Amino acid sequence: MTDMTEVHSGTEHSAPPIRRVTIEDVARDANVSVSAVSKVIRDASGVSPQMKRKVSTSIDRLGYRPHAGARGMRGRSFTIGVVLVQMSAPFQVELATGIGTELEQGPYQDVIVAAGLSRERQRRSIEALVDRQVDGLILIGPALDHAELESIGARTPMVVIARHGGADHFDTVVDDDHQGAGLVVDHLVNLGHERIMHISHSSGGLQRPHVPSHIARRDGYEAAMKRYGLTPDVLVPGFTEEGGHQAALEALDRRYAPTAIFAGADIAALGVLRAAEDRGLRIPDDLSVAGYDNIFTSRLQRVSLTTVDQSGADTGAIAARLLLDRINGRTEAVHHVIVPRLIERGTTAQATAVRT
Amino acid sequence: MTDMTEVHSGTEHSAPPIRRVTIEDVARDANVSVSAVSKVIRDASGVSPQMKRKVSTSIDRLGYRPHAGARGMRGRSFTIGVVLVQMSAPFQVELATGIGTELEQGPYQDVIVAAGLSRERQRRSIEALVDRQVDGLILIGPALDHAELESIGARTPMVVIARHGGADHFDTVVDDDHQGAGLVVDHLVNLGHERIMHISHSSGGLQRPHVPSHIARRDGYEAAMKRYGLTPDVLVPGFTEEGGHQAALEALDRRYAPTAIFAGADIAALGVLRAAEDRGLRIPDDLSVAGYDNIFTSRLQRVSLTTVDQSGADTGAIAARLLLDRINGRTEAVHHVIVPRLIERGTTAQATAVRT
DNA sequence: ACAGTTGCGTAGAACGTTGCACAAACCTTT
DNA sequence: AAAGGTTTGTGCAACGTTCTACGCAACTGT
Repeated sequence: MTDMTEVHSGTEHSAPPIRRVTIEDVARDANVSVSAVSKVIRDASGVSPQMKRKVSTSIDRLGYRPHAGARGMRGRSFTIGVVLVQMSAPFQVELATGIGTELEQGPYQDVIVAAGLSRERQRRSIEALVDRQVDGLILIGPALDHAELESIGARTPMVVIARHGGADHFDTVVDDDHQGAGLVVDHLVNLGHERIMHISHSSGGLQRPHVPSHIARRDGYEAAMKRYGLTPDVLVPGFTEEGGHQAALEALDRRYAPTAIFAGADIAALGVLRAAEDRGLRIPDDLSVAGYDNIFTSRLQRVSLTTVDQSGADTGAIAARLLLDRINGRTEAVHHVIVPRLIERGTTAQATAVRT
Repeated sequence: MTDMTEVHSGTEHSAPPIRRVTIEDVARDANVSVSAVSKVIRDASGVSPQMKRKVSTSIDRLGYRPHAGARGMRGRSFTIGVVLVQMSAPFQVELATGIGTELEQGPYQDVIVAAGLSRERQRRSIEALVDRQVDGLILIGPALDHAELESIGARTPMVVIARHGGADHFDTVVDDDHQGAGLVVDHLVNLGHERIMHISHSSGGLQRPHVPSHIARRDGYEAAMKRYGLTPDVLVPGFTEEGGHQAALEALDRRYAPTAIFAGADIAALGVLRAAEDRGLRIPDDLSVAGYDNIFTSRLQRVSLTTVDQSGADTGAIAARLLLDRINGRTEAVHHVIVPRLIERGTTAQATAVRT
């Protein structure tokens, strides 16, 4: 009843084989050659104004749209692939939005794929995009190692967001996470805190200097602590609400609990806040909490999380511009650094009596 | 130094013309015809096991990957396009994640484009995807009118999420928003509330029954209010945090302010909470607040918003499955309805003294 | 009036696949 | 052993573009 090699022709609704309007249709309609139409579309040189007019009219009348797949076989596909790790990570979404807004003006269209945390899936997602013949790639916080990234960058124009250590074959846009973490520690120390815990995320075996943001944040935290003669104290449950929650519970139940917790990402800081409530601690009186990223939720008055801003939308826009440059021929690598900014809100305050 | 048709060979960094491995390379390597390789790839019938083995070996050795653009010209591109309106809308992201998870198992790859609220940009995004020869389309809460959607669905397999009223040429997956809104009103009335305000979003001129979720929610709210003999009271600032904030301030400053506010989306409810704080009202004692969508933020203990859940991930998965069916030949439209569930949390409580 | 230049338009060969139509080889049956 | 059937493998024409190479016409300046 289903395929039957068709013999008894279809189920009477005969899928109308609506042919797409092709460049040839336009050429016929305008009474010119296919090449001429192609020229007009790409607005290449050597086209008279009247030719341009004639062809444009036909294009409009017929509602012609160039077929990206066919295009990609010889020229450009005008598609930019954006790979993000987690769509649920608000900061990554801000970046992607920034990219889209910047690209919107030109002829390029960005498509996003959510790769997930596993290295294997990230690899697959990138390949999927390359198979689809994207003209360029923007990776947000990939977990792949440096050599692998260089090798991809060597064959496709690429910019990577949130990876430190520079690169030869691709551009990077990265927040100065080391400094940003320092800002938070400075802030907390100025408020009189000494037992400041940091919540981080597994390094995934990546080696310095080619590390992702969170490792740089951790390094920055440790450097700052040492600068003040304080002992670093790091837990690595990962950047999720639940991770932050678990880590905070564990720390708060210690004999000498921290008086301040600096989570390497806002999302984890939210879990810390929940843990504090679980333990009946008042924020910020009994415990100071800070995050990193300045995501939307942190700005809500109900949350009001002290954090570090790295202007996601701008970062995305810069990445997009760099990629376009690269597609248009630049080959020297450019590495852009974003300066972080501390946002003091309601979850941090003067350290009071030391609890025991 | 590279290709030499360039006369004065390139700028010394000689873009390495790394040719992609093609099906022809595989054929040569395996000593068989191109068609044979193609058969193996698509695993069409009429291939001996040894042929299969031979070709697979070559594919692996050479690291061959089929070129999606070229594929798209004759067969399928194995790409599903997902159009969402706002990446910053958490519920839409949940849906997209659900779609991705479902598709991951098969050969299809989903690509996402964020279209924005304007009808024009949504149209452009859809076109961009169709140009890129996607095999199917999933639209999340599009603002386009019914006729336009039918026309797109008639030429590309498509499923639309969050649109009521059914359709002929595409499938839909939609929450029973009418009922969901009723659940909220029931809940608030049971708590003794009578002045219950609803925050909605502009209809964009769409006509019943082909309306987006928020209109169905409003209808459901009004129907429920009338059922209880209460007067509906709707403000339409749009579904943003700031929209909810503005509307709530306006309502709370009235002579007879509402004792409960039901926002048509959690994101707007968050704004209502802020407005309540601005006016020094305690939640839920002085004002009850409810939302719709059960987004991540609402679940945070700090927020703890009473809301309606419609299981985004499942919805997305269902949509993906329907689309695959459709791509594989089904033509009768299927319309799936999700049953909503009230989630009672900390922002709603018994109505107390009537403020004036 | 002439060769030289410039500018506009076109033919046609790619690009990497798919899948139809067919040939070749191998089984069955009788 | 012949006829027929069934597999299995191949050649080749699409598919919708781009872009190089080239022809032609209309200008230049002498």
